[in-house]
Amino acid sequence: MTGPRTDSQSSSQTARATLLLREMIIDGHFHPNDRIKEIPLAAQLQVSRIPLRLALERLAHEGLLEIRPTRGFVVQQFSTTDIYDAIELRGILEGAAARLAAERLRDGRDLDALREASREMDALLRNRKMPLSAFTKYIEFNAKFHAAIIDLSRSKILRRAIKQACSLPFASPSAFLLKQHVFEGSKDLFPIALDQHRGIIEAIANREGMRADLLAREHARLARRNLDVALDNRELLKSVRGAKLIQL
Amino acid sequence: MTGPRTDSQSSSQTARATLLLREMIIDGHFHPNDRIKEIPLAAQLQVSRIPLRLALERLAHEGLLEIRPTRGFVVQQFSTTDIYDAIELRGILEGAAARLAAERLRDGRDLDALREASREMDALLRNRKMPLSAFTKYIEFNAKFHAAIIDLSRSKILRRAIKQACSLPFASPSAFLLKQHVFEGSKDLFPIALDQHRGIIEAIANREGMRADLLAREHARLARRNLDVALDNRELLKSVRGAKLIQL
DNA sequence: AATATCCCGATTGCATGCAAAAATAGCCTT
DNA sequence: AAGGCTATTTTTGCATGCAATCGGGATATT
Repeated sequence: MTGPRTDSQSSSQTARATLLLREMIIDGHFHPNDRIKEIPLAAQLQVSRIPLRLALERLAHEGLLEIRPTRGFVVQQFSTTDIYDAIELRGILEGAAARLAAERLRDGRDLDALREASREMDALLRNRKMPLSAFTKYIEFNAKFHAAIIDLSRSKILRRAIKQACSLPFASPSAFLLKQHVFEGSKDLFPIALDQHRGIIEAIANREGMRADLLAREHARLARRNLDVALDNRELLKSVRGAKLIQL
Repeated sequence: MTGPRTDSQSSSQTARATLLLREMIIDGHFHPNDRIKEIPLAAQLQVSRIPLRLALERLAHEGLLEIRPTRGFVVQQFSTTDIYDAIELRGILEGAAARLAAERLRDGRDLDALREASREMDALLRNRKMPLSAFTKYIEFNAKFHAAIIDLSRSKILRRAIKQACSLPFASPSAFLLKQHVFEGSKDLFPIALDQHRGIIEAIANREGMRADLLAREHARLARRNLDVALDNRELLKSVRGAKLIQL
């Protein structure tokens, strides 16, 4: 490891380290409250300490690590209440975005992206038996739907806040979606989600800001219901991204 | 500048650089959209590039800078809409905190800190003519009031989000307070603020979550009114912290 | 046994120097 | 004059090594 860029990766060492380390933390390679030691970790990740330090700093800002000056970084632990709060927070912020979208809507074509994402999800769900590939697509369109609301809000500030809020693994809109596919208990939530999507679009189209807000909040609460299902079933919970960080 | 720690500062170089640079940016030592050059800035701040880089990274996460991989950091510009949005966002988050405070209240003594801060502010304002020293105290107690609501919410997640939202200089609860002192147009807002404080405490005490939420949001909107006053008066605006970052 | 003190290995914080990438300026072509 | 090309300079990204600090264990003290 002397001399720069021996590897074949295209991006920077910092970006590589951030990506790898984020996955390691979320996958539970460290115990919560573990202190992270830079030198061995740098060796393991094949980067030097400088880009590793930058990666640690970024993950701390995402909320996965805590900074303890002069004594390194510590892996964060999350209680179930924290997770509820994180999902609720996302709901509040997406609600605010939906409300702004309604208030700042220009013309009907602004809604195209939203409508398309919604339509695609409807189509995918019309097949009673959804293969995994369709599922992956569903997740993509769901992400597009949520991104479209943020775009429509035209708020740089809100976009930043939502990005930050979703950086916790179990707070993002798709955090529990894969599990729905596996688990019977939450299958019924799909049609409800789709109807909420419909309602949100309608509310924005009609400039009903308050309704859009409340619907988006309620929509986020579906994730809380999925969380409840997962918490009742330890086997299922193991497959949730970031579960190892949860203190039961 | 050879050899480490020639200076007499007690904290780390990174902390020093962060503090100095934050002030420089907010005070307008850079133009918005300026690219920041590390080497001359490091020389100016008397730190080497490594701690400067970490400081830049932190300020980027605060929202004052934008990261452009392989081409450094750029000073952010804020429109007046951005500032409205930032204040609105704080209102939404503090509203959520107030609601949670109401929902999670244990016993009456939880409200002690809130009541004391409120009482102190009342007392300070009872003197018609407030000297600057009293004003500084007012700002302190106001900060305590807002911190107390966050404490009562018992939400680590919300605390993080609010901290992030308030890191923009014109979004924090005390952003426009000093200006009120100077400017006639917003003097009348003080009694209103105090009454809102009273209302928020009462709502939390009675576990009226929704009311606490709405009052806290409305309370934040006082800052928007102060912003309006400042925007109508360019001389006054110049003395607002971070004004140089505002694109008019 | 509990607490305080000291010491040494471990660990973070930082300065430096070098290589790769980007910006810039000058030149050429059209 | 505008646009592309190349050479040069500037700037970022990173590896390394060293100093200061921290943590933990052993020893001393009560």
